[in-house]
Amino acid sequence: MSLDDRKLEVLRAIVEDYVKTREPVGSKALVERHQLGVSSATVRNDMAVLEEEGYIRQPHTSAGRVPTDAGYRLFVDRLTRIKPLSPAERRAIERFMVGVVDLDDVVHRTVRLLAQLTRQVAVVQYPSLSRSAVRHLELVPISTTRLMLVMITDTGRVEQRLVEMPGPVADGDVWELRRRVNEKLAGQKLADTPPLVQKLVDECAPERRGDMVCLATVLLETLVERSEERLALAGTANLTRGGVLDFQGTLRPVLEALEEEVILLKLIGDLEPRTTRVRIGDENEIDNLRSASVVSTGYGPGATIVGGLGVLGPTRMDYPGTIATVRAVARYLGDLLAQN
Amino acid sequence: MSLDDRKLEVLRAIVEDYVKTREPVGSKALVERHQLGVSSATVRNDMAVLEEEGYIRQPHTSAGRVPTDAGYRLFVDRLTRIKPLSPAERRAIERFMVGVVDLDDVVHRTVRLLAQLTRQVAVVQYPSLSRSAVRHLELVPISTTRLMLVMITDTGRVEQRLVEMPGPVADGDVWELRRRVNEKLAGQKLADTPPLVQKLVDECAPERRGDMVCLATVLLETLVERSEERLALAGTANLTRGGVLDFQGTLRPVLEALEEEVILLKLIGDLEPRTTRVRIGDENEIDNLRSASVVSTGYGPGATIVGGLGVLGPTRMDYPGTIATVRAVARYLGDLLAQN
DNA sequence: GACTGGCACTCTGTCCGCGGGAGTGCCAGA
DNA sequence: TCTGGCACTCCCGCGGACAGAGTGCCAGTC
Repeated sequence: MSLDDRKLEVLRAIVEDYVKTREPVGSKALVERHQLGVSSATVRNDMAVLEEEGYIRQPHTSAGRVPTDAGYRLFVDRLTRIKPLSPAERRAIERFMVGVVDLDDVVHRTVRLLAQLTRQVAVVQYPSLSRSAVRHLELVPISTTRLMLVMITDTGRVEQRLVEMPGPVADGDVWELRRRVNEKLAGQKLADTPPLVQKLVDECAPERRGDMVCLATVLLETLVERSEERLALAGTANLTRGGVLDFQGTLRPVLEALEEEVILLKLIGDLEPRTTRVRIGDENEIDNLRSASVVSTGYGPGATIVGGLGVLGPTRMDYPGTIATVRAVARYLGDLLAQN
Repeated sequence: MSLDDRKLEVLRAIVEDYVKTREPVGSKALVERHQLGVSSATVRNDMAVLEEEGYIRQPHTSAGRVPTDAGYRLFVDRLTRIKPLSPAERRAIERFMVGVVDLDDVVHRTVRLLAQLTRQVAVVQYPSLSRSAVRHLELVPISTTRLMLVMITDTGRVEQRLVEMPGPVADGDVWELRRRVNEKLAGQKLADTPPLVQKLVDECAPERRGDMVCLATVLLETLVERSEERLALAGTANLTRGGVLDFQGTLRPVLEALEEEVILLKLIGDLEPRTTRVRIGDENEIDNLRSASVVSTGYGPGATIVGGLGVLGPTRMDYPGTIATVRAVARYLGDLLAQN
């Protein structure tokens, strides 16, 4: 095993210093700032090994060392001391949430809070529909052949969608459709609805079949396909901290990526329960984000996850602090949702 | 009158060249590239006058000239030749809009289209509620003392809001409330509703007064206060075109401003009908945007304005092209809304 | 065998000085 | 009123010199 404890300690020191100063760190500065108990020459030898193993690298011959993605990875996996939130941060979280009025408000406040605390770009996914339940479905006639379908969920989200019917629909028929649909679907988890929608069509009287099929199609789209799509973003201005240097020259690719909802959803989606995921540089599948790191986690009332949230910043990031903050905010948001 | 035609022509040439090349333009290059019919010495004299009047300036002694905000202003007001859209652009607009599904979709597509065509940051305000009409109001019981109020407008927007009632409300009462509210408000322009809401309360039977007051409060909030607030943004990545140079060093203030909905609404709000507003550099009231220009206009079905849209970019911007595109997109969006 | 002090070497960032070039302002003349 | 010419100014890029930081390696010590 080539990496003994001291070498790991050296790596940690390098990461910490580099994150703090943004400058390649040399052996001499290292022994001055940390109590390693050995001379700079020894540290140099250790550094040579760390470099050989791919954890650090030199920007140029005879410059200090800089952590590689692999170095950050090792740091995050094995060297992170959990950093408790400062009381000030705790208070900020508490204070940020007083007087929320509705779900939109909660999500927007959360994303701003997260951006502000981590001083990074923050993303918060709206509570996913598929894990929440239908509270009520409403059908409103817009014209003779068009209905507006409005779905209200128990997490407080409202989704609407226009339905083009095959022919004119009488008010009484609308009333009947509304009744049947609510009877079958109200109170159900969205994830459980597709077979129920199918049943609705099957059980429908033949003369109404056409209408019901139309409605069912849109229902399925609303219930399933659109269910994950909304999210909120904040803190893009934080990308400019420290010049453009942290992102190898241009913010452009990063800004482009941040505009694509699909990409953002990938970043904070697919979460396993109770874990915080850290993706460092090249570990991101999206090319535009090869010089960025993403820290994300799931949130939800109790143990279930109904959405994700996360933070994006340069690979040169304060991982322990960011991870702690992301977790704390996720927990707080979960609690808030549980109260409703 | 100190500015004769030729001096104006020189100013136009300077603006056009500077926008194209991003480099201070000198007298010699100017006579080479434009048919001014005079020598560079003459142009130099004209430039001296233009500089004295504050329309252009020199970054350093003995460098070329650069337009000032006032110079751009004059250019926009008096020197802009209207530039028709290219056929390619026309086609792009047409193609971009096929297969829209709902209002959200329309707005998002529009904002992307605008960002893409102008290659700048685009902002589109959702159709304002206050100028649209109530299609339907829905009340959904959430718990015994809580109702969800859902409002659907004829522009296809849906707004929801939670109503805390003073005491338990029976289903029949909800039904009755819904009937009365719709009777009075459906079909009305939102701007006309406040007195009608008051009437609703006045005409209400005393035993239901308490419920109605609660509902009326939330109704007014929903109808009036929240009515202007939503918008969509796209193209932030375009800020990075041409390095960070166009924004005197940092994008930071601009990105910060773009995150504030209030600021964005100010940018594209308060529009007069049938005009395109151009705010150049210092003319923007927001300090963060002193190095930016905003081109905005209103849109709506027919002659009424139901919302604004616009574009933000560096003061060094292709004004004629941008103005033409903004107008065209606004007109197209208006037509689209008129069709519904 | 592991660590240390010392030394030579390498590379960067910066400062300096030096043209070349672009552009101006001004003046005298057409 | 316009033009050609001329002297002047200032930026930009280039090359060289230099200080500083950091490394690798080696011989010596515990």
